[in-house]
Amino acid sequence: MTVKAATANTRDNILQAATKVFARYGYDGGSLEKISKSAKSVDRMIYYYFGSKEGLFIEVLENAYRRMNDAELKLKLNTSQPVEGLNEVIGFVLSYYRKHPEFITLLNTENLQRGKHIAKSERAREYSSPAIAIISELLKNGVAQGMFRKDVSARNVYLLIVATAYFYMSNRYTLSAFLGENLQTPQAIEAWQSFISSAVRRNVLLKL
Amino acid sequence: MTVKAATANTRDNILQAATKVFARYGYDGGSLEKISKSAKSVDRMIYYYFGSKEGLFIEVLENAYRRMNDAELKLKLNTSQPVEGLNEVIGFVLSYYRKHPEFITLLNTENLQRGKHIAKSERAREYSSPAIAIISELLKNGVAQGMFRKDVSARNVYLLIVATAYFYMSNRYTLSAFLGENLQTPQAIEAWQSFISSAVRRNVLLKL
Amino acid sequence: MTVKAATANTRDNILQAATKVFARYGYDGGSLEKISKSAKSVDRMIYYYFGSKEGLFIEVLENAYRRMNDAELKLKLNTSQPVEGLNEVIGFVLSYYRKHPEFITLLNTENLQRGKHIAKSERAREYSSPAIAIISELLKNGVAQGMFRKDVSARNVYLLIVATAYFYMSNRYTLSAFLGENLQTPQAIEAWQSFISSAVRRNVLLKL
Amino acid sequence: MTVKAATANTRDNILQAATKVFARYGYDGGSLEKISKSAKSVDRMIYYYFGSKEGLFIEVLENAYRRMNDAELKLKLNTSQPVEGLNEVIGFVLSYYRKHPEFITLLNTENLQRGKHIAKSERAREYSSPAIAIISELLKNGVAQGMFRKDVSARNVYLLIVATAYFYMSNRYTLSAFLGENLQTPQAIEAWQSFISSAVRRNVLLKL
DNA sequence: CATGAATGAGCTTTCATTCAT
DNA sequence: CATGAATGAAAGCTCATTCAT
Repeated sequence: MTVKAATANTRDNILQAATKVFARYGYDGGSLEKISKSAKSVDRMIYYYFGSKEGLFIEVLENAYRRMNDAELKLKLNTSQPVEGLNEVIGFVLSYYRKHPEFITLLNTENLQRGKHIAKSERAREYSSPAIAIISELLKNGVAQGMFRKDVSARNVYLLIVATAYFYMSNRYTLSAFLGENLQTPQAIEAWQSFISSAVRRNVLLKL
Repeated sequence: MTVKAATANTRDNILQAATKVFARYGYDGGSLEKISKSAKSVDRMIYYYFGSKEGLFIEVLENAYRRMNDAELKLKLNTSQPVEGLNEVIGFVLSYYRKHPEFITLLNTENLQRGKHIAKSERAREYSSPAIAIISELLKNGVAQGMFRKDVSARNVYLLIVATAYFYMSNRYTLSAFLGENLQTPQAIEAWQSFISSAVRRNVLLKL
Repeated sequence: MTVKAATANTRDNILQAATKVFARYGYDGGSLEKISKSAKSVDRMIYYYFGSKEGLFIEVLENAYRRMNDAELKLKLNTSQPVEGLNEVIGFVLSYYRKHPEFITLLNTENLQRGKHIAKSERAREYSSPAIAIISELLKNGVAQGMFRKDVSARNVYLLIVATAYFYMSNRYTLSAFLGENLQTPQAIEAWQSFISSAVRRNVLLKL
Repeated sequence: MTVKAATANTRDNILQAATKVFARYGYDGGSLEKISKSAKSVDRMIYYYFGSKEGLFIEVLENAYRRMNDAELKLKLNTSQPVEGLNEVIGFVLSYYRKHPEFITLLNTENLQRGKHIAKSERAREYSSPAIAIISELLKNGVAQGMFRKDVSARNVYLLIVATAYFYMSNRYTLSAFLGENLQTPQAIEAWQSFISSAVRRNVLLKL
């Protein structure tokens, strides 16, 4: 029992450390040494539990997706109020990205790798987005209430929200340099959220 | 003369090769050997011309920004037709990202490095975006023509366009896996462009 | 068991080779390749066992100090005959430097580095010199026998012996060129030892 | 004229910079880049003026010897007072080493190279030590005044002085660590000088 | 008289991984 | 079930030097 607990700990420690290190340094920049040191273990244990650097990264990715999925699943909202509902979804996404910056950088490095690891993961592809379903429901109700346009795709609205939220967080370093502004102040983020809300709402409303 | 030409060639070859390699493999994954081989030169020359891997990367970044800037400068459009103008800007951005995928991956790896290289570049921060000025002009004319809302920020419209275009290209690998669709078909891209156009237009119009 | 023996061997081989190479070429001139080749191993093993070139050098230094210390500890002499005792100490020091020229060159290169490595070694600073204690005993007895002056410092006598012996060996190349003599012949060395003996004896004697 | 002055400047700048760099980092540790940067010139100029790194180092060494020689030549003292004269010589040597630490470290690195460079210099070997001649005169007068022993070698007295002074300065870093004292305080240096004086005087006096 | 351009060889160090029990 | 020992290959970088005008 104690042994098993210890085992689980080492494995979990490595997984957590790897998430941090890969999120901070990317796949190539995240060396096994950085990970094992951060996990207070040794390189060898990574091979013992995960087989390879790639295996470890895949599990890190899967976990990140799973946590995002779980968070979306917990998102309970009153779908009878479509406009407010959309705002809540937007708030949720932006908030999630702020609280889980590792999700963004992990996806960044994975896209830099051309999705090579996620292609090897069966689990990661199983996560259907609960958020799209929620948006779908909101759009349906909005249409029923005569507020929303009929021909709006939930998938597109979802992508619009995610794109604007993700881009803002993901590219904050180059954007800050480019725009000469600090995008990370609470006010700046709030202003961006307000703008997204407006854009999304105007995109779905039948009449302004 | 011949020597100088040869010199310029070696330097340029390295710069071009580095752009490709860094865009393909990221900063950490882009080894000097890959670059020098691709440039048909040797590692040593990188240090001769650029001082360090970092120095080379900074110049690669600066070039990418400069080319984007130059392309925006060449964007001449009739600002008296605001709606069409916005569509042209959207088309330009999406098209530029499609034709210059290296721009996206370079920014991706730089954001993974937390903007540490661009912070060292004086030149890169000098590029003010001509596109924002163009959008500003379009919005002004749209307001004058009684078509657009008054309180719309050109910077936000620019970010909305860039975010949706960038995200779609940047995250196409993980998105494809996640959505179970191929986002790279001409039809898919065209559909996305059409959606962005609609979203942007609806965001600025006074009445739908 | 065999493995552990082999392990110890590789480590020891590197340590011995490093001692020779650093003593011969100094810290900067002593490349890891020279060391690993001499140890019939590879560069990588130096990092495995010693972490860095610096770590290896520190251990080489510590060993040199330890061996000197051990040799002094084995120096058993009849302290009831102070004059003869001092001569024996002088003979020991000169003889040790002749038999262990690496000790001198290692200290030379370390002083060239401004003692930066020894400053990082806790062990090296722990060696108190047994020779000073011996000289102290000899001086005490000499005073008791009415032969030596009272106010002579053992530390100074030790430094006088070490300085003259060390300098003669350490600077023999430039001195030979400068004086136009060969200082390394047995006769020359014996003459120098005889001179040191006289100088030390006259320094401590109450009356000549 | 201006060109020639500029030329002389570059050469001199390199020579001065090289003296500092070689004295600080030794022959192997003193890279041409460090030297040329310190001289605000470029590596190529070293080859232009000195032919090679070795040629530069030889000239640095020769200069160091020449300056020491010149300083000794300027040492004018009243040889009719032998004891005071010896003290002045001791004071001069210690003081010179304190003011010209580069002389010590240059000799250190050259001895580490086994005198390989000085062997190639014809000039360096031409410097006969004026100090030995002075000591010889002092000893002669001391004998004539019935104060000094007859059979004392000026060369040995010179070496005794130089050895104790040189060793103290040269090995101050390792000695400080070993003895657990700071040897570089003015008081410590003065105490050592006083000890050397006593040792030298007692070595030459007929009766104490 | 002076120098910009170029370079081959070597440097220390880090990489992900396998061996062996 | 877990781990200490060992490693080949490659990384980024610096070295003293020569080419060419």
